[in-house]
Amino acid sequence: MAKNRFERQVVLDQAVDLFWQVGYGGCSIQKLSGVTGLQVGSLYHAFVNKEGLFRAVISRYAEQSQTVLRDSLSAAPSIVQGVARVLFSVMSQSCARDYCGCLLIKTQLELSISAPDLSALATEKLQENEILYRKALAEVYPVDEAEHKARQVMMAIFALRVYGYQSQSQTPMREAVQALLPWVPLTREEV
Amino acid sequence: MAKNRFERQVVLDQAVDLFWQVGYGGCSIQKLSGVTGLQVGSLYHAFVNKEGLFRAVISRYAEQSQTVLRDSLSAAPSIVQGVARVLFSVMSQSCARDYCGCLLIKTQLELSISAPDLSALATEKLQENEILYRKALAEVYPVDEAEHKARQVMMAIFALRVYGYQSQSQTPMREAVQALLPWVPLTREEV
DNA sequence: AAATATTTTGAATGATCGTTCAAAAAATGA
DNA sequence: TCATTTTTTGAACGATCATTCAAAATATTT
Repeated sequence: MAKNRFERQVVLDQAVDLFWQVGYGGCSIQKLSGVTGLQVGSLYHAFVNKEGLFRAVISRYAEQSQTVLRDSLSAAPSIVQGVARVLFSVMSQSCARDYCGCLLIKTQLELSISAPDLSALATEKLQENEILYRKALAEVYPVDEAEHKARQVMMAIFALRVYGYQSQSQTPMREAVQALLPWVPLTREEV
Repeated sequence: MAKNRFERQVVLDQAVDLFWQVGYGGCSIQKLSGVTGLQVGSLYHAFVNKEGLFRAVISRYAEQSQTVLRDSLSAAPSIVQGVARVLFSVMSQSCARDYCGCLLIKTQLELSISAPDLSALATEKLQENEILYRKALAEVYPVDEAEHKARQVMMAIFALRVYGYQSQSQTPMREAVQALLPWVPLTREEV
């Protein structure tokens, strides 16, 4: 049995970028062929069809962001400082010039009617993130308070991911997050 | 000069529904022709092209939601109670079975790369909403505090519009908003 | 090295896309 | 009523869409 001559992860990362920028509907197999360097037939051989490739893309994206999230939380001096770092990271991303939001959120919104299964897949991945926050916060707070705070963090991130499209600077966002999540230490840049 | 035989607002409302459900990219002129009952050529005669029709749709949607917002705020016994009512309305919409989010937010995310002008148009309309909250809150709070609180309300609504896709019941959302915006009286259903 | 299995190629398919336009229908001004 | 102007029609255009597939290239097994 012959091995693939392309590197699956490299191709997936390239596909992630394109889907991330233009969405599921705005992304054609021909464009993906151009971006990855693979011919159309090879993409179908490796991923069955467009939906199969997109599912792999979603999983790849979610896996990577979960790794980043896990590392950020565990590397911080405390859980709440870890949460603060994640929020800072989201805020700085939102002000970058090539900002294009969160792939999972965009997928959820784009496909909720036309492809509910794919929308639900994105929702599942987002819920896994909430569970990550919940488990981390449960080390410092009672479980039900950890649950509440995890949900608040998720909602704050959702808010930033959307508000980021209209905000030029980080300052107003930081002030807002500080008011919304007063228990997160956002006072100093080096959290 | 012959008058249009169709009613512009009716056609626009039908187009709003389709764009709202499947997005700009997922919506074709042929589908719009089917939904509105107008032939393809008539749509082009009336709205120049797909982008022109979409701009009209965005304006129609924004105009209507601004009217609802203005009325809700002015009809309430107090400004903060008006804000509470709007938040309750968003939460109940998010739990409806045919929920498909906010057209302006969806447009912002979908088209930020592929059609920046249309994305920016949606952003402008959302900013007008923030100004509405700001002016209303300025009647009760100092201007800079009103500005901050208006931003917080916008972000809370953004959060609900996204979180609504994964939430089955209103209770967790209400608890979260209560924690995020403690100055909004969400304690009783009849606000 | 030969035989076998797998991957890659790239042109082709029918469907659908946004857009155009000449002809028909309808409304208006005389 | 008739001439003029505007609206509506609906077929048609080339481009692009997701998908297929037989042939070529490459890897593995014998």
